[in-house]
Amino acid sequence: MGGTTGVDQTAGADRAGSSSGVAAVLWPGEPRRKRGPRPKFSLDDVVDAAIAIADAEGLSAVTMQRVADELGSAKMALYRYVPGKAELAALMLDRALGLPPTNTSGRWRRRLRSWTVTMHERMSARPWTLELTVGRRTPGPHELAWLEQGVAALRSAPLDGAERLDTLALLANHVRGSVEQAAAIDQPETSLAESLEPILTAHADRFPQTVAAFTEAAATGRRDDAFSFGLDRILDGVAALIARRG
Amino acid sequence: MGGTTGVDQTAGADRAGSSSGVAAVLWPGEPRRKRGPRPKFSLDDVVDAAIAIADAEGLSAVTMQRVADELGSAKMALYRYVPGKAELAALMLDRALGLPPTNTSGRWRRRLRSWTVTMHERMSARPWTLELTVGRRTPGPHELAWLEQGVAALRSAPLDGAERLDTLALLANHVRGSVEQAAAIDQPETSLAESLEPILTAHADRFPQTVAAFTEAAATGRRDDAFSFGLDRILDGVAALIARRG
DNA sequence: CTAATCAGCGTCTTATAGACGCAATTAAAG
DNA sequence: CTTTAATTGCGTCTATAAGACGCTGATTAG
Repeated sequence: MGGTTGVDQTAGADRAGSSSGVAAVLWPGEPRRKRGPRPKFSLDDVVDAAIAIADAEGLSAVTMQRVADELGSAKMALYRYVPGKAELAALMLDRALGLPPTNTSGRWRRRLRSWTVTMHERMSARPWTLELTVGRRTPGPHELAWLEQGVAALRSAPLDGAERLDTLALLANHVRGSVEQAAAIDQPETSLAESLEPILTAHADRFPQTVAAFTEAAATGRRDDAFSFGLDRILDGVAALIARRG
Repeated sequence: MGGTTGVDQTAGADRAGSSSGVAAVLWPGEPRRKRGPRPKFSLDDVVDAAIAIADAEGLSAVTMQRVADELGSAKMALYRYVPGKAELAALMLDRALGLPPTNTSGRWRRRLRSWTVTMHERMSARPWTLELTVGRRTPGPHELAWLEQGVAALRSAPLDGAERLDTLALLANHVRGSVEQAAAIDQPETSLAESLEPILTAHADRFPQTVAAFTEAAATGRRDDAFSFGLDRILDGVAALIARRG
C-alpha cells in the first residue's frame, strides 16, 4: 500500500520514555537559553511547517525530511527541537485543536452544543487530526482547556464528576466519528458511497434492509447532517437524565 | 518512538488500486483452483496467524516477516495470498468483528442495546481493532452484517433510512471511543490517570473544574462504566425522538 | 581570552513494505 | 504419458523513514 502515516505515541509496547517525552514537550518548563549558538528557528516554526504540510498534502506527507526541507534545514537538525516524531505529532494536534470557545453564559445545553460544534469545525478543517487522536495520548494544554470548558459548561447540571467527564467523552467521540465519516464521503475515490454501492448491489439479497436504508437516505437527500443528528440525540439523552433528577 | 503500526487502506493520496484490492479480498468471487502446485496454506491461515500475533503482542508486531515466521514460510510467499498489508489488515478486522448477534425479537431499544454491547465486547477483546477502524474503509461481509442487523433492529421505529444509519454510526462511534478509553486506562504505563495526574496537579489552578471532576470521579469509585453511561444517554435520546413522533 | 555549551547536520543503521523474476510443481491438453 | 501453461514459494533488491552518533563551529559565561 502506501499511506501508513503512523505516528502514535501509543507504541505497541514501548519503553515509557517516549510518552514522557511527549509530556515534556507539550508542557515545557522554563526555556533556559544559555551558551551555544542561537537556534535558527523556534519550536513553533517546526510545528507550523509540519502543519502546513499536513494541511496541503495530508499527514502522510509529513516526514522529518519534508519538514526540514520546508524549513530549509537538514533533517537531523529538527531533533534539536523535537525529541521525535511522536512529539511533533502531539504538538501538531494540540495546536490544531486550538483554544475552546469561552462561553460563560447560557444554559448547559447551549454551551455544550457550541463546544461540540466548534470542536467539529476545528477537526473538520484539519482532517488529519483524526489520525492523531488514536490511542492513549498525553493531552496538551489546549486539549485540557477544552476539557475544562466542557466541565464548566456542565457546572449547573445535577451530574457528578464522572458523569460530566463521560458526557464530554461521549460528545468528543461523536465529533471524531462524524469528521471521519464526512472525510470519507468527501473523498472522491474510496468514498463511502463509491465503495459501498457496488458491494451492496452485488449482495443486495444478503443486506436488504441496509440497501433500503441507503436508498431511502439517498432519495431523501437529507444527508451530511449526521453530525447534527447525533448531537441532538446525545443532548436529548443528557437532558432526559437531568430532567429525571432536577 | 516505536509503535507506528500504520496500515490504513486510507493512504494519504494513493492510487485507487489499493482500495479495490481490499474490496476484492474481502468480497472474493469463485476461488478457481487450477494448475500450479497446491498452496502450502490458506488465506484463513494467514489471517489467523496475523490475528494471533496481534492478540499476543499488539498490532505493531504484525509485520509481513513476523506473520511469515509464524507460518514457517518466507515473507514474500505471503503476497501470493494477500496483495498487501492493507488487505491483510482489512481481513483481520472483519474476522475480529465476527457476526453480529441475531436477535429478531424484542423492541428496538433492547435489540440495539445488545447490538452495541456485543460490539463493545468484541472490540474490547481485540483492542487492536481500534487502529484498524481509522479512516475510510471498505466494509467486509461481517461489518455489513452488523449494519444489516442494526438497521433491522430499528425496523419498527418511526425513523427514516438516514436516521437509522446515523443512529448506528452514533452507537458505533461510542463503542469505538469507549474501547479506546478503556484501553488507555488499563495500560499500566501511559494510563489516563498516570499521565494526567502529574499534569493536573502541576496546573491545578488553570483547570480547577477538571481537577474537581476527576477528584470526585476517583472518590465515587464509579468508574469504567463510561460505556454504559453513554449508551444509555444515546438510547434515551433516540427514544425521545421516537416518542416525539410515535 | 578560554572553555563550557549547544546548534546544525553528515553519515550510518535499522526496520518494513513491496517489486521482480526464477525455478519447481502440478493439472490440463494433446 | 508426455508436453505445456499456470501457479506457488521465495531469494534478491529497492525504496522510504526514523533515529543514533559524533564532529564542527558558533556563542557566551567566567
